[in-house]
Amino acid sequence: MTATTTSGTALPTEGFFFEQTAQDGHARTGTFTTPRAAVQTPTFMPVGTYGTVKGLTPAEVEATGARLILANTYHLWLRPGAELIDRRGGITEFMNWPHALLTDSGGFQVFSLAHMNKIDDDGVTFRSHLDGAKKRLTPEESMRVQRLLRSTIAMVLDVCPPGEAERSQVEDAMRKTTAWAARSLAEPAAEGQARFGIVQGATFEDLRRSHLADIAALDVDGVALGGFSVGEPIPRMYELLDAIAHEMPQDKPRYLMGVGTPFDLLHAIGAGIDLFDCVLPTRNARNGQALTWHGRVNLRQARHKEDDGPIDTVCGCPVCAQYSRSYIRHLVKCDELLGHRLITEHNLSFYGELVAGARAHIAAGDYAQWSKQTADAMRDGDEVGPPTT
RNA sequence: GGAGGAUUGCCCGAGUGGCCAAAGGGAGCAGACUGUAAAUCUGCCGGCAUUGCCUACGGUGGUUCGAACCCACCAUCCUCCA
Repeated sequence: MTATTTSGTALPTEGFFFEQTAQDGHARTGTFTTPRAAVQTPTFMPVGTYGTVKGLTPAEVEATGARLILANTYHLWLRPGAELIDRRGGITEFMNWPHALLTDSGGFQVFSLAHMNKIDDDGVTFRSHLDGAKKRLTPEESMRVQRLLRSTIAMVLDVCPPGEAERSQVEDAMRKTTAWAARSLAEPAAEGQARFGIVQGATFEDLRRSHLADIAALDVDGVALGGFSVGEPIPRMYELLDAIAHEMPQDKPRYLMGVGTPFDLLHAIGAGIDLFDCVLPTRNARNGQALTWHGRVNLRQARHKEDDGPIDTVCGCPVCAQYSRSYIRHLVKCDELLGHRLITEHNLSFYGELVAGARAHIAAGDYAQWSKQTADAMRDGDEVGPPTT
């Protein structure tokens, strides 16, 4: 079944459906069916802020196993503009990404560009980071832009307080976020577009729980935890995930926004999270850091100068099959684009293998053991086999 | 043959009497990076030792309380005139 869009491009309009297929402790696997992809969960979404996962072609991103990627409403709104993208059939058509795509609402930019904005009950007034122009982002405007971008999943605009925020500040952010979620859901969606709500509450467990109840009560297609890895201690994040992730709706995807390291993914999956996104594997790749089954590897270090081995001996990715640490270090030291590309491809492949391993071991019922063993290996540098999936 | 200009730490380059172990950049080394204002940012970067000492601004000698900085000669390079 298809529907005709404003530019005449056909888009499927099947609904969204999350089906849990296995559970192991709080960890679970499932299939998140969207009009553009059936996404096996848990999964990791590579970040493609400007409608590109920096350095890679969509085919290369696809080869890492990703079926759902992220782009940013705020950035695409400023440049090249939502109408331009709409005229080209939406962001996935524009960038030639054949699978599903989630747009962040711009809520995180309210936090990360905090010194250039002013928040009131109705919305946020931004100073564009590009030219200083004054821009007004409201829940309605964010949904309008995401409608024009025609993302598979739209996020509601939220207020993300810093990790060390005081309780009253967090409560205010929650109140705005809830009100803005309701206003967002009252707006029309693009044809076949899902909408996710966002839970705030910082590190206050009671606030997290009450806000989760408020957001889960809305007519959303998925529930996200926002406001993590924004300066709070990571062990505290783990405690809160242990407390509340499994209390999130069973029948909808559970998304932990902006997280994280391989350790974070292993822990959060164990707590019951299905979806992740993070700039870490892509940004750190461009800064010379590879993430592996043996831990982090800084490829700029002199110790790799004549290391003819791959980034990771047990990694199954094309980069590890074809290129040495010595060569990749050379590329990085010379600021060659291929160096960034190869490490990015490796890191996203590793994340792909990591979540595939999690899915396999949840299905096999030994997730906790595998997760601990894997985390220990990444900490200690011991050998551990890659997932056999 | 004559006239002028130059020579600074691994490299480029500022500094023209004390506040100079000597700006800045690069290279090198290390670190950070979690819903991307990020191919970015930070630290170290002559040697040795706890305030300090030693070696250093082409070389040698001199002036001066004190010289990368002033003077003389030498070396090397560049430009112009024969």
